[in-house]
Amino acid sequence: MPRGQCGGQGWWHGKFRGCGYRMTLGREAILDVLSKAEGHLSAEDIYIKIHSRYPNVGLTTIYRTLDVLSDVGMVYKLDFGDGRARYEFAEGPKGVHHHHHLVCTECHKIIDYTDFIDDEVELLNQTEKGLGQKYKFKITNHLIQFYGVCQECSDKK
Amino acid sequence: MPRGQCGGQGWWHGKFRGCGYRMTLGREAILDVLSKAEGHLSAEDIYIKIHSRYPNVGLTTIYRTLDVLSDVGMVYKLDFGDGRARYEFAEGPKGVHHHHHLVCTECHKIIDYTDFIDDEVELLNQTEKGLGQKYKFKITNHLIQFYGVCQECSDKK
DNA sequence: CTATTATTGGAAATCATTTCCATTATTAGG
DNA sequence: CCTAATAATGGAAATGATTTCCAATAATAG
Repeated sequence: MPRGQCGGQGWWHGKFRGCGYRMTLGREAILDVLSKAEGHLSAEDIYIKIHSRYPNVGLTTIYRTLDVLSDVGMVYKLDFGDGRARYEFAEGPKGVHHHHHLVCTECHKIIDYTDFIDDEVELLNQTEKGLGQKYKFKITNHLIQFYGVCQECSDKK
Repeated sequence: MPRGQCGGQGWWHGKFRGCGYRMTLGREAILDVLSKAEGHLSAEDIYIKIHSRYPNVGLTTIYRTLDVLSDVGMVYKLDFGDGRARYEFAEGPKGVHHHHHLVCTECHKIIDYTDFIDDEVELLNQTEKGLGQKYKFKITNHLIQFYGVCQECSDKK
């Protein structure tokens, strides 16, 4: 059965299997944490959250699983500039609200915002289409982040 | 003299000094390479380019300088997902054309595009203003990247 | 139930980036 | 032009996130 690419039916367990991957306890645990977290977790964050209940899921497995999830598109891998990758659940069965990020370059606080998102997304879709055609790219994803200094960090000066 | 923040007059040498930094051979070399490169160079790329002419500029200095340049806003630090940071000259005296990036997730090829940029930038400016007010952020910068698979990588399958 | 093969965990390896620190170079001010 | 003050340097060593290795284990198809 072909792997790595995924048609995309069913959900989660099903989707996973449908992509030719096996479903294991560790993967289940990771998906569970990610889907509930609503946040931006590092591999280690996940490891810690999982470890109490699943002491025998190793960090290596977490990295591997995150890679897989990222390839399949169930998880976004993000870089906020603090030297470790963050992972965020891409979309639930009902479609999680799309959002973008506001990153404080001082304290690395992250704000998810959904304001203005509609216009942004519409423009992005157009651009995506245009770019895809012009450069013969199959565009699968986009990233928008704003950088700046949050109020607290501004005040500290 | 205060440092880290910069009023922004003069250019390059002047700007550097104006920010309270000293101008050194190494920094000059790095700026020189970056300003001419038009590309996305890693610290090591820069090291290699510089090393023949300035054999005594070390990697450490390059990292340090890039940090400074990044803080001052003369250089953008970028992450294309291949595990090393890339640096790109922010703007020349006449203002370099603004562009965004199209990243192939397979081979990590980067395409700079300027198409559609105008609409994007306009929207971004509005969003920036709105976000800045709502979240009390001093927004200094933004990042837009599209991810996908380039034609060659598509063909390989 | 069994054979096949994906997955695992843990230790060790990688590799980009930082830290340390004694040495050197730049700059302001006389 | 000199000199003191201190920013900047380079190279080695440390750091820390992520990968690689590999023998052991678990999930799946039939």
